[in-house]
Amino acid sequence: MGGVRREPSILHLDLDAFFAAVEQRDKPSLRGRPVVVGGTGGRGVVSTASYEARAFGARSAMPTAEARRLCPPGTAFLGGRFAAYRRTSEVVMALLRELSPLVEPVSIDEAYVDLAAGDHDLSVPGVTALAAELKARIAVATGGVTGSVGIGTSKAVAKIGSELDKPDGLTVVPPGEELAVLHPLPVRALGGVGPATAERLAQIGVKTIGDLHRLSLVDLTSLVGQAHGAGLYRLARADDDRPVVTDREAKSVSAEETFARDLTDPARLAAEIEALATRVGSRLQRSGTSGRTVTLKVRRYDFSTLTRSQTLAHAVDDPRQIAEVAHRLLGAVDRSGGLRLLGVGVSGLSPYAQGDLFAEAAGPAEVVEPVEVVEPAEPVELPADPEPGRAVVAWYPGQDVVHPDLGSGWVWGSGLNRVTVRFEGPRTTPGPVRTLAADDPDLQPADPPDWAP
DNA sequence: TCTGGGGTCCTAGGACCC
DNA sequence: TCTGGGGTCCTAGGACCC
Repeated sequence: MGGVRREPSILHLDLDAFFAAVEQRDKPSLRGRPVVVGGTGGRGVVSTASYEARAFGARSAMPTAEARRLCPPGTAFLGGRFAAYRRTSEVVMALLRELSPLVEPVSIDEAYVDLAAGDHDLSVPGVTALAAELKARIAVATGGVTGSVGIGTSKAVAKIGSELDKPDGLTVVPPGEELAVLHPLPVRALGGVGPATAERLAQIGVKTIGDLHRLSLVDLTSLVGQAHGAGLYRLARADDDRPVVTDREAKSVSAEETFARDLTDPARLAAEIEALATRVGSRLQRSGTSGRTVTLKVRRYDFSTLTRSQTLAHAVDDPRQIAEVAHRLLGAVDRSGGLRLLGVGVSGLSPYAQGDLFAEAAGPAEVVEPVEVVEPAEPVELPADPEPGRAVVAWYPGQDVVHPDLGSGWVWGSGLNRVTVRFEGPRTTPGPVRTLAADDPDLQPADPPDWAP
């Protein structure tokens, strides 16, 4: 097997029940209780269930209506506060970037780090100690959110490692032990094996990664396709040299909406198209990109789903142009019986809108610099035995605060004795980040946010 | 009161070109 | 006169991920 690292230098971090954990942190009355975050309407699904809610069977992607049946009275069903999750995520990602410049955020609650790009002892005891300290720092800086860490010689092994000991886990797979760890696990543990692939494999008696290892490359590719088969063949052998990639350019931008009730009225449908095109167009414009292919997504009353797309001669980012194409595409689909969902997307992205030569010559109109982080002079004190969810913290990331001299802002991070606050600056320039004593009497919480029912 | 929203990657057929 | 082959673009759908 070629190209595999010899040292356990890939770290994977997965924050535990992240959205629910942030809610429990911000609202002490929710701690120890089942919490479900997701769509709260009739057609909503669960984004995240706290471990207390999982005990009753609530799971991600489950219809919220089903979670309501499973969970006892007193369970909190929350709609989600994405700004708070994003802020907390940024705090964690910043801690990861202190370990290495090579950080790949996979999603808001998950990231890979290539420790070989930092200055670290990459022995098994070395990376174990590093991960333990990272977990403690995360718990302190986020006010009690925990994460599970896996470390190994590849992304696949690190990711599986982080799954093995959840929540608040730490698993290091020593070099040479990869196959012993992988082979007893079900094939579903591998990234890229979902329900359909698992079912196909089960039909020929392949249940574990060890079973998968015994399959020939020809058998595997004939079963699941060329690219997928070749990928699984290598993963079963722990042969994975994928690099940690810091920033990937987006390939598409889309927005979609499931309606509370199916829509048939042409005027209502047209208005929805306009709204979706506006969301997509403004996001394209904000990121300075545009794309040539406009795609309409339609889900009918019976859940049958189809897409229709059109590729234009020039890239677009203008909501009116996007909507015009989407209207045309919708006109050609059967809407009888009603539509449950509409979506609008733009792909085939390239920088800058079509014909916008002046903008291209001048570069992006306005670049908002990343937040300047002022590190506290003294090292962050870590609790001797951090107890997730129980630590008494006065400040939490994302919390809105006010200061008589510095104005209003929000908490970027907090330690036992200090709090880092980003104060709002003028519209397009980020305000300063200031580190204050945690017991500074001038610093006060702003009005608490409203909570979803 | 079954089944969200935002993405990525792959496959396969037809058009078109050389 | 029996029937190429490779490459790219476009479209549609499906699997998968968080």
